[in-house]
Amino acid sequence: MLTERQQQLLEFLKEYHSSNGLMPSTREIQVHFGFASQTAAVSHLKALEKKGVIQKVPGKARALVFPEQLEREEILDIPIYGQIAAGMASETDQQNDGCLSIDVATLGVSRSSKTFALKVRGDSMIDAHIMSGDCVILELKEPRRGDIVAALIDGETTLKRYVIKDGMPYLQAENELYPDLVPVRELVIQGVMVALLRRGEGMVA
Amino acid sequence: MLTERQQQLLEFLKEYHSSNGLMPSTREIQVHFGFASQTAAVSHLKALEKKGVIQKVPGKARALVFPEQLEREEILDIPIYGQIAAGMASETDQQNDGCLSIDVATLGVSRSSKTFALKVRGDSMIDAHIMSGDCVILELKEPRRGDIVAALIDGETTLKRYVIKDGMPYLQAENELYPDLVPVRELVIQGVMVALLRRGEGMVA
DNA sequence: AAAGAAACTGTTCTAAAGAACAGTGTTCAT
DNA sequence: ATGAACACTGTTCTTTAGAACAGTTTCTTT
Repeated sequence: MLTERQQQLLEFLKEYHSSNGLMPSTREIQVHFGFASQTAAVSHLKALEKKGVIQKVPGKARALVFPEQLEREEILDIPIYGQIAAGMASETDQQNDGCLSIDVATLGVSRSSKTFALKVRGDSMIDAHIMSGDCVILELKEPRRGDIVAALIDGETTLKRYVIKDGMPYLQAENELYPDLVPVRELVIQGVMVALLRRGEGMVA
Repeated sequence: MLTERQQQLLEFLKEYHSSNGLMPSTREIQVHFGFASQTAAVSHLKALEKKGVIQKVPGKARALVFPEQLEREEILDIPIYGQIAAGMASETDQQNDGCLSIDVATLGVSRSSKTFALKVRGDSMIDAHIMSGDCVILELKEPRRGDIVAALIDGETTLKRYVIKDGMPYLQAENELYPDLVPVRELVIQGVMVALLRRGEGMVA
């Protein structure tokens, strides 16, 4: 659909945009390709617009947009706060272990809410189909019964199911081999699971 | 950290950017807030830059960037091609059922590769911890043994594990209740699973 | 053979947009 | 009480950057 030259132009636009966060001016395009005239850049942009791969806003400076960018929902950057045990209770490092970016519509979380992710270690939630290595995405909100939560129970953080029995909340592992955790002193819910992401080569048996 | 007015300004920048795909000029900010002077907008932007929530590129038009946008990996838009059976074999609609946007680093897929998603229906992959309602993300590539694949087997598409036994490839369900599928005529691999996304209220028991 | 698209050169004009400077009044912490 | 940050007005200057117009050349397609 695009000619080779047009492909090169588009490539440059994407590259420039992702490294600078804004679009190049026609003169910058001119310089990059070594055109003797600015008009060359202009006519290429016109061609790209005609083919629908970019959109121009007339009169405004650097006003080129990729259509897919406009349709896209807002992107959320979710920090990964290290690992969480889903087996034995253990400490959660509050360190930032990278980031994952997903659009809000996919996750179904509100933009304003505090969302974070934790990498699961252990297999105590295996019957809820949460594997070791999975990334769970949690939101800071009130848990309802049956929610899977990251909880600080007696000084340690774990991923468990939040259950209320006889008005008493406790944490339940989703693996018969693990015992229920009844809080001795404190039960602080750090986050409620809203999504799960499994990635990469963990797919292989 | 930010004053109320600065918060309002930032809000406007985000709103303008997400609906137009580019940043407003200082004069547009001026008009929006009803400032009598363009300088008011300029000084607010300076304050925002000092506090690190935006970055300016001097001399360039509309050259404001959100720092998190620069650090972000490239975002991939993955089309959802309807549902796929992970139980009985059934047809895959080639229709587009929305889209999900994730950064390439999180998924670990290359930008050039053709990636798509399918919503899982059925529980034949339950022992691989893939639930009904999960969204599997697939890449178009050669399957290796043990990969989970979406395959067109004898005219129907299913999600199964790709196994080779005695040089003969066949598809295996991850649920004892389901039989293996040995291709009678054709076995076309439509995609290899690279990630899985579980979202929303599916977390509740 | 003609028509069009593609890929440019060269020039000119004007609007868009950043930048700089000199102020004013308010609040808030030291 | 004094300086600093905040939230502006008003004016001017200059660069940046889009837009328009008239060409040239080389392909491909009808």
